[in-house]
Amino acid sequence: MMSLCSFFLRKGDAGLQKNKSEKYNKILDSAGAVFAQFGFYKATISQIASRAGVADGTVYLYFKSKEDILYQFISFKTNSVFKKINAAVEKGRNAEEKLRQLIRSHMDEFQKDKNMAIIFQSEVRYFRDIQFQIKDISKMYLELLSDIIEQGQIEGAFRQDLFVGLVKRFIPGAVEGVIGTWVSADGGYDLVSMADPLVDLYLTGIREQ
Amino acid sequence: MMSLCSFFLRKGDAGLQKNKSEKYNKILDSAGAVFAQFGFYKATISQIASRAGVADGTVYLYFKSKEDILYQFISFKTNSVFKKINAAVEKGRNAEEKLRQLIRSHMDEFQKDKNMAIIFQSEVRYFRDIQFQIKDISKMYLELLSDIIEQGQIEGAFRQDLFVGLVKRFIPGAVEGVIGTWVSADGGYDLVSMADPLVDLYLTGIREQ
Amino acid sequence: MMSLCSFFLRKGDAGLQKNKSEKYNKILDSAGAVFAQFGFYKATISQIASRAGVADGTVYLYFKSKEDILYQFISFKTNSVFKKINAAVEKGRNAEEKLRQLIRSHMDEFQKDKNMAIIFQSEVRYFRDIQFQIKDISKMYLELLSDIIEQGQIEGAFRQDLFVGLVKRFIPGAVEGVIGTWVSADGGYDLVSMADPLVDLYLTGIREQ
Amino acid sequence: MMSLCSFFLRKGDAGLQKNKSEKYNKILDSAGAVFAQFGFYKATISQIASRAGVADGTVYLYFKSKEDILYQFISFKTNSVFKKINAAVEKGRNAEEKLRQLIRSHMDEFQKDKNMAIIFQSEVRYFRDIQFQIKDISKMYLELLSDIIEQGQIEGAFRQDLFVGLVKRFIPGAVEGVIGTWVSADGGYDLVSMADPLVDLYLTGIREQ
DNA sequence: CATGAATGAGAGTTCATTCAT
DNA sequence: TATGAATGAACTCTCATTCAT
Repeated sequence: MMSLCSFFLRKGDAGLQKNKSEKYNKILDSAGAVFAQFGFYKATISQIASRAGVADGTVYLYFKSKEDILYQFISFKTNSVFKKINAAVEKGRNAEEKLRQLIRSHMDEFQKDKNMAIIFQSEVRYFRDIQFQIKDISKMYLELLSDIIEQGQIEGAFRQDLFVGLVKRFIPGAVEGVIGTWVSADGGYDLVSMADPLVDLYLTGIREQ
Repeated sequence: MMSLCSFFLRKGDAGLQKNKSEKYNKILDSAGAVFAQFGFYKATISQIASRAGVADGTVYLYFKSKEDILYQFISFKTNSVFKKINAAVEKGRNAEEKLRQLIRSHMDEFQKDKNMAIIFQSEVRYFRDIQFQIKDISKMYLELLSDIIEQGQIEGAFRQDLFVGLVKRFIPGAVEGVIGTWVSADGGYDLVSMADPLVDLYLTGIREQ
Repeated sequence: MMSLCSFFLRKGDAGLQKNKSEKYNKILDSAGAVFAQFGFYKATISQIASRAGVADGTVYLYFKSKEDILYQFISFKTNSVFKKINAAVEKGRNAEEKLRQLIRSHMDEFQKDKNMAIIFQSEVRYFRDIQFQIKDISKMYLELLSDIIEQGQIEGAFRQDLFVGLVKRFIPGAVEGVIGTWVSADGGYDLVSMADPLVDLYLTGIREQ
Repeated sequence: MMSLCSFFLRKGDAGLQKNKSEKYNKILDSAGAVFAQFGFYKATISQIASRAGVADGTVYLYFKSKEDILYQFISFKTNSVFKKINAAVEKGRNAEEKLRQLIRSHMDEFQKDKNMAIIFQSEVRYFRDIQFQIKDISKMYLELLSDIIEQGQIEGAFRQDLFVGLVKRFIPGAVEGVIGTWVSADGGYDLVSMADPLVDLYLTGIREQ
């Protein structure tokens, strides 16, 4: 959460403390690349520092520990992505459009930041602590889905008898599955173009009607 | 697998083989528990050995390295689970029944072996090497799905216009998402009871018809 | 020295205890090959045992420890070689002939047993303990040389003003140097043919007369 | 050597460089003493580090492995000794003087650095890799000898019918034998005083003329 | 006598973290 | 602030040796 604070502060007083922010961001970026390439455990502080163009010790002026780097990376990315997803969803005029915006922007953000995609696929599940830290965000995502589903039901667009608790898990699960496949294929195709077909599957299912 | 084979063949007392792989299995079980609890990297050989009731060095009589333990654990579980899933699927009389059997048995096996569930959730994505090793199994799973979908289309039960490549990813993705949630909740509810509602979602989607 | 005892006993009561001797010798031979190929430290008991066709534990029925194998190997070879050298020297009618026999048989024995040659080149210098154990043999070799030199001086064949203490070191040093070169060249030429030219060098030196 | 180079070049204070390689040299010295006393295999990094007054991990800032320490020790010493021998030889006015200088300085250097003497006696023959690494130096030594012998033949000081290939081996072999004896006697006498008598033996041989 | 599975002490090595400069 | 040399705890893995069978 501290990373978020400093993040928000940096936005607030841009100009001041610009140098500190620069190094902080450099290190965070560098860590993203190194974690994505080697995984958290095989990555070393030296790799991160040298890719960021700073000394090893400097890393500890901005981060408490190696784990803290990962935590801050994930917090930062999670918040940043969530904001964009949120903004995208708001553009939707009805539940279905909102759902499409959600999936599209989710995939869009991950496609635009493959390091983040890789780290979310592999590291986030690895660390219970992280799961705890990002629980808030995760909860917000689920609440967003809840709202969309509820709205859809009110609109009469979605079925009334949905097992909402399950739907809320099943949608992001499927998205992550599709993203995971994309990552495994080294990002060799356009991920966002999967979004609408996927939403169509959510909506109409696979059964002949 | 060769190590396993030669191990099983070592003694000429086929038929009983009661203690043929006592130690091997003890260590593998122990490793499953320790990996599940601490994750691969934080787990130590000493923990695994002592939980298995053997000396550290003994581990290396049965496994060639720490990674090898994880590989063999995953290979073993993957094969074993896949066989059961396969058998369950064959009981289905038609595509829909087969799909239900697939999801049910998938969840059933993971529910019966929570350590495995945790390890599959976290470690498998972490190791590219492992992903490579279990690619065959993964491919078989996807082929199974392909067959079911194709059969369903022939039967006229599933839509003809499905984006099969996407459906094949979206189904296991959603299952894993549901399993992941169950794991996060410490297995506090019946996972298998999620299977049919989930299949219903696959089949009919969430849209009001 | 125990190895010597058992060696002499084996000769004494051949027929009886033949089995024990067989295994003992097999292990010793195997150890010679393995030590020569890998060096004492990189060689393992398992390698030695398996090459000898016995179980690891069996090695310890015949030898006290890994070091003991090396000690016994060296004692055995040293004694055996020294006997042959001694016998060869006795055939010489005068000091010069004796010296030639000494060098020739020394080289001959090492050429016939390359494993021994390698082990003497590398291991003997490595272990102070071994140097201590074979000091007696070494001393006998030097005494043999002393006797030959003295006899040569009495015969009037060798110079009276020799620094005998130095000559005694310089002769085996040169021989070992030549053997070492031969070993390095993988025994690719006839070592014994170096003997007479080498003795000629001892005798007449390199200075124009 | 590259590690050395980059190390020396690291700081821009050429000229003084007083503590540029303080640690490096301390560790190398310490390793020399420990290897000499215990042999490479029985020596431990902890012994070397603690004798050098550094932490175990520090050793790995300067050397990439235990073997690397030995390699660098031997490379360093070999080069350093060879330079001195070379310089000494150049002082000789004729072949015989050059030969005397060669043997004298060889013994002098080894006498001044007993650890090096011990390590060269025991370790160098133990490691094929090392023998390969120092082959160049060894070759230079032999070439030096070739030149001296050839010069002596041209001068008319050495016999024309010498088996030069043999002479080249026999001289360093004898020197090493003499050094080995000196080492075994714990350096209890003046080694250099053996040089001239040894050269006399080379020159005139042991036969009555 | 023979076996070989089991042991566990002990080694080399890594690397996150610190701190004097 | 920034550095990067130094630290040392902690890890994996090896293998000589033992002992129940």
